[in-house]
Amino acid sequence: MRGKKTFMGKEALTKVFEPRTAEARWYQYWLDNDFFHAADESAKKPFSIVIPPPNVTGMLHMGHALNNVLQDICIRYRRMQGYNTLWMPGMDHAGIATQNVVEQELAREGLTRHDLGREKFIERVWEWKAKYGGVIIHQLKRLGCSCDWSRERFTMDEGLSRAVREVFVRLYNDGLVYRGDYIVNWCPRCRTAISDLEVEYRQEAGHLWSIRYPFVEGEGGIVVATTRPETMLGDTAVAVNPGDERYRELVGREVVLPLMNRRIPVIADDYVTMEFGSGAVKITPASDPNDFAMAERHRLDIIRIMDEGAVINKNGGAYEGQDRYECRRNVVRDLEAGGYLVGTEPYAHNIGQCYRCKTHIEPAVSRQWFVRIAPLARAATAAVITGKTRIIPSSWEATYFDWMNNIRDWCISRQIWWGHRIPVWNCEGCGRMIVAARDPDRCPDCGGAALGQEEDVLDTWFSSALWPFSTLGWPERTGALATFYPTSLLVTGFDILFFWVARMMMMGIYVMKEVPFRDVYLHALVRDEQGEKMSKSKGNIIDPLEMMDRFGTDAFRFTLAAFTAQGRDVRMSEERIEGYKYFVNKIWNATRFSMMHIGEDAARYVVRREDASVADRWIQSRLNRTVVEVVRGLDEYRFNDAAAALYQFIWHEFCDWYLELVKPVLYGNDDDAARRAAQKTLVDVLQTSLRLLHPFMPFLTEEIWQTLVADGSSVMVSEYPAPDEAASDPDAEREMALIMEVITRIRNIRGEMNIAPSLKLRATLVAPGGELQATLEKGRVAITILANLAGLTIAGGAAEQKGAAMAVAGPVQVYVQLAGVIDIAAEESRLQKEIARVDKDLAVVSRKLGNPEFLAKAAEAVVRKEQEKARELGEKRAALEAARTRLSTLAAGG
RNA sequence: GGGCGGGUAGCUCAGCCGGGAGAGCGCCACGCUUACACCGUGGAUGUCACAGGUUCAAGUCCUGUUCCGCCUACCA
Repeated sequence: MRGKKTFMGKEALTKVFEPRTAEARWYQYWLDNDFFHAADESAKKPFSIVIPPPNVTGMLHMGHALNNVLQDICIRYRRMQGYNTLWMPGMDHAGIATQNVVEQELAREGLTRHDLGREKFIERVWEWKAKYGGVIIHQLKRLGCSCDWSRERFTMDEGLSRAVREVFVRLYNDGLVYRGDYIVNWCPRCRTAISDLEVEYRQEAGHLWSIRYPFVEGEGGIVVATTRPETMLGDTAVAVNPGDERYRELVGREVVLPLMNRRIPVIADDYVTMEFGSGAVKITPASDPNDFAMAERHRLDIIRIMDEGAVINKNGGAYEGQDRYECRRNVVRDLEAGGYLVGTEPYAHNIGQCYRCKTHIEPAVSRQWFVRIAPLARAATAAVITGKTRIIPSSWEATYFDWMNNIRDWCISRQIWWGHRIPVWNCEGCGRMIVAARDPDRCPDCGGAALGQEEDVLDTWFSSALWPFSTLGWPERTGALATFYPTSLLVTGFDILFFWVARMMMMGIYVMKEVPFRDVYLHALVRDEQGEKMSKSKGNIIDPLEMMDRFGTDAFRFTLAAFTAQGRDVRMSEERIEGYKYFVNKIWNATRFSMMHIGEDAARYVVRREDASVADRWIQSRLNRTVVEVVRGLDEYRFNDAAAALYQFIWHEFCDWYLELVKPVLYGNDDDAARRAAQKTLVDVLQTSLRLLHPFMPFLTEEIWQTLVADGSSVMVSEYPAPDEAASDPDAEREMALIMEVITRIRNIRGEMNIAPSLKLRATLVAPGGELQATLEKGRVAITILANLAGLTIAGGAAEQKGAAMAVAGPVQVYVQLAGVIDIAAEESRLQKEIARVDKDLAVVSRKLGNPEFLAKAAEAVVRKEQEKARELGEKRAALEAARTRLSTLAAGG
C-alpha cells in the first residue's frame, strides 16, 4: 500500500450533507492516495475495463453519464472485492468531428483549412486539443470515475499511432487491405468517403418521376421511374427483368438518353423488380451502389457527373456547374419541355445522410482503401457462440450474428486531414507502392528518395478498434498487456455495437489471437421523460452537470443505476433524481442519529449472542439478505435490482423499523448489555451498508465513513461485503415479522378509526401457545412504544373485550381498547371490509383445494402451502366474525 | 421486407426457473413524536393490450391479432 494521507474526522456530521464540497474533497483524497492506480504486476487477480473513449470534442451528456457511472460501479465493486483493477481511460481523436470543429473556428477568422495547408492545419488541431480538448475528462472526474488517470491515452498519441500502423501493415500483408475504385458513401460537405455505418437513413418526402427514353430505331420508347432525375446525365443503360414478357424483345436494343443524346443499351438483370413502376430502371453506375454492381456485371460505362462537392462536372453537359438540386429542377423542367416527362407523383423514400453533418450522402465512385473483414468476422462470431465472450443482455447476440454474417468490406480511408495518415508511400520514380510501419527513406526497388505518402487518413473507428490492446502498450509486450488483456468487461451503449464492439472483437482476435473482453454489457439509451431521444433541436436535453449541481452526484449516480433495467431504455426524470437526493439525506440523517447514540468504541464492543435483541438479530439477517441481493445484482449486471435492494433495506428496514426499535433501548438506562448490543449492531449495520453502497454513492459513503470510522481508512478500499450464512437468522425474521405485523395492525386501527396519534391506548394480544406469547413478550417494549400504547396485555385465551376494535395478525388476535371512544359504526365497517378481503382470498384457496386435479398433480409443497393458507385464513375469518358478533351485541346492548 | 423490444396502479416502471399483483412518484387522511417535514403513520387505486391454446394452475409458456418504439434492408 502506498503512503496514505488521512483526513481528520470531524466530531459529528453537519446538519446537512453538502455534496459540492464533499465531492471535491474526496475525489482529491482518492487521487492523493493513488487509489485508482492499477499495478502492472500484482498477486491479486486482475479486473480491467477500457473506457469507451469519448470524443476529444465531447461534452458530457446523459449517455456518457450512464455509461461511465455503470463502469465506475463495476470497477469500484471489483476493487473492493480485492481485484487488481484497472479502468483504462482515454479519448478518441474523432477525425471528422474534430476537423469540423476546428474548421468552424477557422471559418470565424475567414479562413479555410486550405488556406493553412495540411501541416499548419494539423498543428492548429493539436493547439485546439491542448486548449479545449478533454473538457470531458474533468467532467468524468466530477462523476466520480475512478480511472487510472496516470495511464490516460489518446488515439492519436505516439504509441497508439504506432499500433495503428502495425495493424494496417499486417492486414495489408495478409491480403486483408486493398485499394480500389468502388462506389462509396460520399459526403459532399465533409468531402470525404464514409463507411456504410456512418450513413443514417431517414424517410423524406420526394417525388417519383417517370421518364420516357425513346428508342434509337423505330417508334416509341421505354419508361423508367426515378427519384433522382438529375442522375440521368450519367445513365449508361436501362435495365429490365429477364423474365419480364413486356420487355423481352427490347433487350439488346438501344434507347436515346434524353437531354444528353447518348445511345445506351437496354439490358436484362435479375435485380430489377417487375412489379415496381414500369418495370424498367435507368442505370447510373457512378451514383448508385446497385447500378454500380450492375455495371460490373454487364461491363457498362461508368460516367461520373459530379465533383466532390456534388456539383455537376463537365460530363453533365449543359448542366455543368450546377448544384445537384439545382440541376434536378432544371433537368425536370427540360424533360417536361422536351415531352419526355410522363408523370410525377409524390413519393416518400429513404435518403441517406452523413451522421456527422446530416448532409445528403452522394454515392460516388472513387479510389478508396478497404478492409476485407468477412474472414475476421467468422472468428468474432465463433467467440460469442463458444462463450469466450458473453454479450449481456444476450438478446443482442442475434443482432451481432446477423451483422457479422452479412458483413461487407469496410471503407477505411477518409479524405480529411485529422487522423492517422495511411502508411503507404508511392515512389515517384518507379511507381512502386510501399506499405510500411515506419516512414521509408527510399524506394526498395529503384532506390529513389522521392516518396509521396498517401493523402488519406484512416477512419477514426480503425484506431478505436485496437483500443483494448493498443492502450495497454501493444505492439510492445508490456506487463500491463500481459496482466490485463483480455479485459474483463466492456460497458457500452448498443448504438455502437457494430461501429466499435464488433470491430474490436475482430481486431482483437486477429492481432492478439484472443478476444478483447470476457463480458460485454450493452446498456440502453437515455431518453427524456416522454421517451424521446434527447437532442439539441428538440430542446429536451437534461444536462448531467446541472443535475449534479442541483441534486448531488451521488443522487444522480444512484438514479442512473436504479433506472438501468436490462433491455430497456432509460427515461431520465428530474423528479426521480430529486427522490434519490432525499434518499441521500435519509442516509445522512440516519447516520447522524446513530452517531449521537453510540460511543467512540462501539465498533469494538464484543456482544454475547444472548444479549442481542431479536431486532438486532433481525436487522443483521436482513442486511445479509441485502448483501446477497446486491452482490447478485452486480454480478449479473442487474443494476436496478441492486439499487432497489439497497434502497428498500436502508430506508424501509433499517430506518423505518430498526432505528425506531432501538430508540427505547438506546434511551433507556436499565439494560446496559442490551444497549451495547444495539450500539454494536448499529455501527456494524451502518458500516456494512456504507460499503455496500459505496460503488453507487462514492462521495456520501466516503464522507460518512471518514467521520464514523475515523481511523484513517477509506471506504473505497475497504472490503466489499460478502454473503454470510451465519448472519442469516430465520427465527429472528419470523419473530420480528409477527411483532411488526402486530404494530402495523394497531396503527391501522388508529388510522382507520381516526384516533388521534397522541392518544395512548391499551391493547390486548391474544396468542395461542406459549411460544407465540414469548415472542410477543420479546416485542413488548417495541409494540408499546411504536404503537403508542399506555398498556399492553399478552394473554393466552380469549378474554371478553368489550368496546375494543379488533384485528388479526397471523395467529394473534389484536384488541385495542376503545372504551368510551369506540365508534361502533366505524368499527363495524372496518371489520366488514377486512372480512370481505379474507373471503376473497379464501375463495381462491378453496377453489384450488376443492379441485381434485390440483391435489393430484400440483407439487406436494404447493398443496401443503395452500392447505396451511386455508387454515390461517379460516382462523382469521372466525376471529373477525366473532368480533363482529360481539360488536353487534354491544351495539344492541347500548 | 426482415429482426428486436415493449403495451402491468393516475404517471414512470420492476416482476428471474409458471403456484397468494409490486416499487417510486402522485393522490387522500392524520401527525412539527428530541436523525430526517428532503419526515412519519395509515389508506385508496390494476379485465397485467386483445383473442385463442398448453397446464391442476398463466402477468409469466405457445399461437394469432392489434398498437407503440427501435434496429436493419439495394425496390429505382
